[in-house]
Amino acid sequence: MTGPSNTAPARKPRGRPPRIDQERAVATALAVLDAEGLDALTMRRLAAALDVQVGTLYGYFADKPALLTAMAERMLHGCAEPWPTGPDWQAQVTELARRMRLALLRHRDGARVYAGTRTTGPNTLGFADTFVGVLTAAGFTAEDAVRASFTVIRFVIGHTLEEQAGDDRLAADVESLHRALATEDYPRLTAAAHMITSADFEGYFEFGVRALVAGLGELPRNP
Amino acid sequence: MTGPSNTAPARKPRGRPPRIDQERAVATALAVLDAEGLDALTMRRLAAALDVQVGTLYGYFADKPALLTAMAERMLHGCAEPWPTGPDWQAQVTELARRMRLALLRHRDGARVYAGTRTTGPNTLGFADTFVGVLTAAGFTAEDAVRASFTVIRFVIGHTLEEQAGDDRLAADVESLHRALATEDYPRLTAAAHMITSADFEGYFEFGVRALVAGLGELPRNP
DNA sequence: ACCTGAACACCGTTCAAGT
DNA sequence: ACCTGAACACCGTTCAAGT
Repeated sequence: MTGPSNTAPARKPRGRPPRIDQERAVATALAVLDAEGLDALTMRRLAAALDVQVGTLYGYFADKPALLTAMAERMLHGCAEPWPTGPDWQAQVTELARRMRLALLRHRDGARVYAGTRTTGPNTLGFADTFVGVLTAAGFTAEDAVRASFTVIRFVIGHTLEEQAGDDRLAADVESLHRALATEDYPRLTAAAHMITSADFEGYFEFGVRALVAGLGELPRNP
Repeated sequence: MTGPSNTAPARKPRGRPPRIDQERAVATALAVLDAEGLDALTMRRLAAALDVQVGTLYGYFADKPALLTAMAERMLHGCAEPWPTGPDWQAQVTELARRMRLALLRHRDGARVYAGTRTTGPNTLGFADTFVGVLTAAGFTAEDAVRASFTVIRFVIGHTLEEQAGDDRLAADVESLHRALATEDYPRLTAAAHMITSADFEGYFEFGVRALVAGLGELPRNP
């Protein structure tokens, strides 16, 4: 294909071509995040990874929150589609919840980045749109569909935040937790100490989603 | 009462008496948080509020995370007690969830502070202990009681994080959200745009807790 | 048009020295 | 024992100047 393409012709570039672009910057930022964690992801560290001066970044992002928002938005890529394949809405909601958790888990501190921003990008809105679509297709009112999706999404964020929190923090507080449970101050917790210690996050997550889905099943629905 | 008190005698102080203490420092930090938000709460800002040099703070807190952890722990004061008064476990669980949300809402960025720390202090552990106690008293197994409390607590954190997120961020993204919903890209979301816009957080919260409690009701219980 | 280089006004943390 | 004062190694952000 060497003839004139049917896509819009690229504007004739004036001046020197950019060494970086938003997309590459976000991808590199996510790589730094994975390698070194959110606390180490500074504008200067990202600039170094892009082999560019710090100030250059401000031609692509208004400020650091804008960078983080772009990262959060990118994380949800692939969550809105395809339409969940489950046989009923319960399975479909579960599938969407799992999708979001896995998307956040894919990056170190992913939930912390996502929770700290307020993105209105296509991945986030598309995901919410699919979620609401699944529920309205199941006969929920538009209001309940929105409420239900928000409930599940907020649980996913709360859960994954906790799940990833251990990645950064020392095991020091695990020890202090053990010491606390060894006292007689929290008898009901101590009876289940083996659970709190183990931290089977996948199990906790599935339990939570199952409870949520079961609870939503009690709501009135149209045929 | 001027005689010798029955409390342990204060150790004879050597050197000059401390100008500050942990408790006053945490209280002042929470005041700064409320007045100026988490991003403005720097060690230097807190030192200024305490009328002390920055370095002094490191005699009371190992580092900034330790400060934030102490603040998070303090926020949950009064959540573990009294035992919830509701007539059944559903009402009691709801009461505990509301208690935690209100405790986090009491301080600006409260959920963000709490979610960013990993406290094993008596308020946090005591709250979990009460939560698990309510559920085991209702006949849930110890395992389910722990799983259920964690599920509810993580929903509360996820929800309140979102609820408080608007406090700091500009209304700029509300506008961009409106623009996005005005397109035809998110038909199911757009159908419920009036809900997403309004943001009746209390309603969302009650809906989520109700769904969660209803779902937990499906689990097997002992007499 | 895009990037550099340098500056500004901050951070968290450490530590000798004072009292 | 407790605090000061000063330093160290960083931050995010801005902006004139270069090419």
